[in-house]
Amino acid sequence: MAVMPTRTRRAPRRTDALTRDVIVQAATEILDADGEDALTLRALTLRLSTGYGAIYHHVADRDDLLAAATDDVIAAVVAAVSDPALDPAAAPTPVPTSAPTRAAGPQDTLRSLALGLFDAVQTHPWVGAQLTREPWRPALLDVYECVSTQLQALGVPEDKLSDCAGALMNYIWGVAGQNAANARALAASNMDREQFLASVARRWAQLDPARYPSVHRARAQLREHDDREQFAAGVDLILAGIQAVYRNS
Amino acid sequence: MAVMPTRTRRAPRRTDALTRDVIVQAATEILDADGEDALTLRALTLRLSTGYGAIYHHVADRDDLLAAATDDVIAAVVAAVSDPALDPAAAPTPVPTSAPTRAAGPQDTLRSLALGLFDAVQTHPWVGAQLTREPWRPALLDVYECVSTQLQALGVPEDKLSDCAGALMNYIWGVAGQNAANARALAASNMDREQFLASVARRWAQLDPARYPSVHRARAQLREHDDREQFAAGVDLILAGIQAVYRNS
DNA sequence: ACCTGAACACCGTTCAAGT
DNA sequence: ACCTGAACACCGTTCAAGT
Repeated sequence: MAVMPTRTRRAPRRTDALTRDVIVQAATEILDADGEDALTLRALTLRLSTGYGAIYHHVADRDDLLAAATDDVIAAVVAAVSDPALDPAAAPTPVPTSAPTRAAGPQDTLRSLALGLFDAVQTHPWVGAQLTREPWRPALLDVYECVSTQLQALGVPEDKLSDCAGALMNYIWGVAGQNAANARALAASNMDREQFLASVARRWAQLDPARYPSVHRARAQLREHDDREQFAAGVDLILAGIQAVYRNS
Repeated sequence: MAVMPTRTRRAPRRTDALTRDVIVQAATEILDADGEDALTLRALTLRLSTGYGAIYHHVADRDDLLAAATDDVIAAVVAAVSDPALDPAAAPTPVPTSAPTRAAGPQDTLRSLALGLFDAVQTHPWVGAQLTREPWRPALLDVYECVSTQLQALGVPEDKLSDCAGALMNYIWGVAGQNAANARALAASNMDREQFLASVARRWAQLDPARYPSVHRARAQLREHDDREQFAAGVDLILAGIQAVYRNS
């Protein structure tokens, strides 16, 4: 009675063709579910029911994969701001209003772009870390273009556009990076968000109050602290600075 | 004639004791010289003429090592701002002036802290990437404390201190991260700075001018562009925003 | 062209054994 | 206590071979 030995049985293989898009999509799902360290080539072959060579046939290397996934996330946010009907986070609007409300000023557009990027990094924390590894990816050029256009509409002189756009974008990347770091730390701690915040507060409580008075004050506000609100406040602060310095009146 | 076989000869071992500080120092030198990827445990054992276990006896793991090295860099900057005599970048002043000039206002202090951090990341690019991996390291609490104190002196109300400090610090971390990314890309390109900038300009030149007008304008200014000046402009913009919103008059 | 998967080079980390 | 270094588990990547 010949029985096929189980340990040498091949893993089932996919029947449909592999594409770069399918691979990037699968990578994104792994990254979202289990973080950047979980994205191994091995994990990808298992999820896609394929071999290493198949993946390397469509993708240069792991960095290429991470960069492509990041591009997709950022590009989706910019597209949603440019044309709100494309917003994946928005409720589906089967019948587009024939007279779209187009009252959004440059400030509002900049605010929604910034908050859109914040929310995207919140759901894809690995994006925040990736931004400090690959500078000026294609998608970032779209962000720059969008920011510059709005700043110009605000009356910022042409030779100051890159300074102002840089201030706004670097602030956004900074928050994105901190969010990524927080997500990593939270995941590594094996605690839920509540416990984790409590443990941070406990650590800060042990600091010398004479040397760290401000940290102690911030600790007291930690529970009602809202990351998203604080981020929005920072955006407004920078926009206020731009208005104050380059007011066109 | 018995000859000791060369291939089995032991590597020479250090005679003085190993300390955590010595290890962190050696790691910093490797990081500065050849970037984050060059810091392998193997490279460390070779440089320190020791074994793996010796290192793991003083340091928890590779992340611990990177975090400690980052702490040292940041802490030195904060210390230099708090007491300029400690500034490692400043010229040695063997005889401290008996009447130190203490005319620096909060704005000046914040500017020197920000520029000090910028310069530190410029010479230690790996610090920029590390900041997005480990949130709220001890040294960052010192930065927060310093920033908060100065903002309070500027008249920012107490319940807005964390918003304002966050805006400033996240902007600094954002620029630090981009600098780290640029340093990585520059190192990976095997070009000098001049060639690298030219290649970036060439890539941008190929973009559709109708879709990326602002990128094309920025490209024209790329040659006379100064990262440090643009960073300082961003700091001033945020300070202007803080002044505009929380002016105490 | 597209895919397979054993093999390679190289990591971080451990631990039984030494001093 | 402090250190050694072979061994382990696990990476990303390659490439001769298949379809």
